[in-house]
Amino acid sequence: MDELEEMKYYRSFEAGQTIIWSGDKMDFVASVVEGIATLSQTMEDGRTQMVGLLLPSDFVGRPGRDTAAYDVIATTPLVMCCFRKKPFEELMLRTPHVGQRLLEMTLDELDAAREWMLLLGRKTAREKISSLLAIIARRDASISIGTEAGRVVFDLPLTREAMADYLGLTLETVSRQISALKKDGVIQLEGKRHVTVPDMDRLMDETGDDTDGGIFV
Amino acid sequence: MDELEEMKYYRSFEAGQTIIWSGDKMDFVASVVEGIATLSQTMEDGRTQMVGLLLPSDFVGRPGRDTAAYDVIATTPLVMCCFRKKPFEELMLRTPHVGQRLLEMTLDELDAAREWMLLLGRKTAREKISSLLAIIARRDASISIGTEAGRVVFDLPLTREAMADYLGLTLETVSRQISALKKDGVIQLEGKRHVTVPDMDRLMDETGDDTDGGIFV
DNA sequence: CGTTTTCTTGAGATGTGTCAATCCTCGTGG
DNA sequence: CCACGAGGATTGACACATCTCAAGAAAACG
Repeated sequence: MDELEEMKYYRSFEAGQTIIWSGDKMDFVASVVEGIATLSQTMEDGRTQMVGLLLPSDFVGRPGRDTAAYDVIATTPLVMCCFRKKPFEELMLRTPHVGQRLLEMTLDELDAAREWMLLLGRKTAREKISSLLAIIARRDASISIGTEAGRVVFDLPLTREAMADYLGLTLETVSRQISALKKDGVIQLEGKRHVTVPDMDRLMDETGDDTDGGIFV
Repeated sequence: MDELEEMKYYRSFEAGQTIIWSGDKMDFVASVVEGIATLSQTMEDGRTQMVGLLLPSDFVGRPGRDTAAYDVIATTPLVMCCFRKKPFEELMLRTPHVGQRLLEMTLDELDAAREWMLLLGRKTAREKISSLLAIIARRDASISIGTEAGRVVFDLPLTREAMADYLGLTLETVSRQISALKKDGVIQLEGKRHVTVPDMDRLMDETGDDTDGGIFV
């Protein structure tokens, strides 16, 4: 662990900046310290799909591969903690614990990706939006202020377009469904980004997910 | 590795059989020896999405979790090689090499899942079908018989319904798009399952993917 | 303030889903 | 050997959710 300390260095990026282009040579791996970034894939004609959402503590880069497979884009001001790849890989060979931790994180990501696949393949636009709001709300719930009786308040860290790329929708559909949820009282909006969920259970009902427990473990 | 040999045992299943139900207690991990199985998720109202396709050599089960997160279904007669979970986990702690291999496999699965997310979120029905055919064709190409000049022949290991669950479509749409590809000469059919691709490049054009190299590494 | 970006809303087009009828293939039992 | 039935597959007609194109409104920013 001390060795890791020695070979790390920090890099900062502005919101909106593309940090890594798919196909780029990657000579480092990194971990998000602060801010939010996205992984996305783009087709020749411009259609793009987000395939990963990187929050603080998430890992970027694949040991044993030297070109990036996805675009990495900062959606907020971002600080990353980087390690040169070569030394990191050598460290992994020597200290199994690092690899074990990485395996755990990768398995979690795989589970998240599979949940996401269900969303992309089978959910309606309204369920998709509700699911995304629920994900963000749940993550922010711990940090957030007003957490009385199912009430959750947070700021959307994504633009409508980024949400659309996350959900496999157009930004117009995202906008319409958010308006619909607002009209139906599932959420309240101040400005375009500040969201209040008066009743978290109500929002969960809209996601289409199994309600009876069992989401984790 | 010899230790692994000692604690393994084999199990066989019939086509169509559900091997594991989501939520089941899992006291083993396993690896596919022969046949094909699927991982899928089902919503309360019956909508289902396949989230994994298990081919020979693929791994099932998550070290460090004791309930299954997905249904596992045999789509062909299936043979699996199982290891009791507890001993396997202990082995993993002692021999880092096993964990490293597992990490590699998990990272590959994650990449596949992300490719799949692009398909689910952004591709048209025709592109989805073409992509699936291309995936199967490429995998069988090595084994298959007629591999002259871009010509590939194979059997579909999935029903129309399973294909629909893979692609996030209805089986009617799958059927229609297959008929369309046949009418346009992209594929030929004998019976419902036996497919001939006269020109693999032509099929690749239909997938919407980047043609110029770069799919692997 | 202008300017630009982001977001909202409308009207119409279209791809995919839904419902329903029919067909094909194959295995089974009369 | 044939009739029957069951599961899988195809095809049609229509409905509807989402996309496309377009105009404005509302914030954000210099």
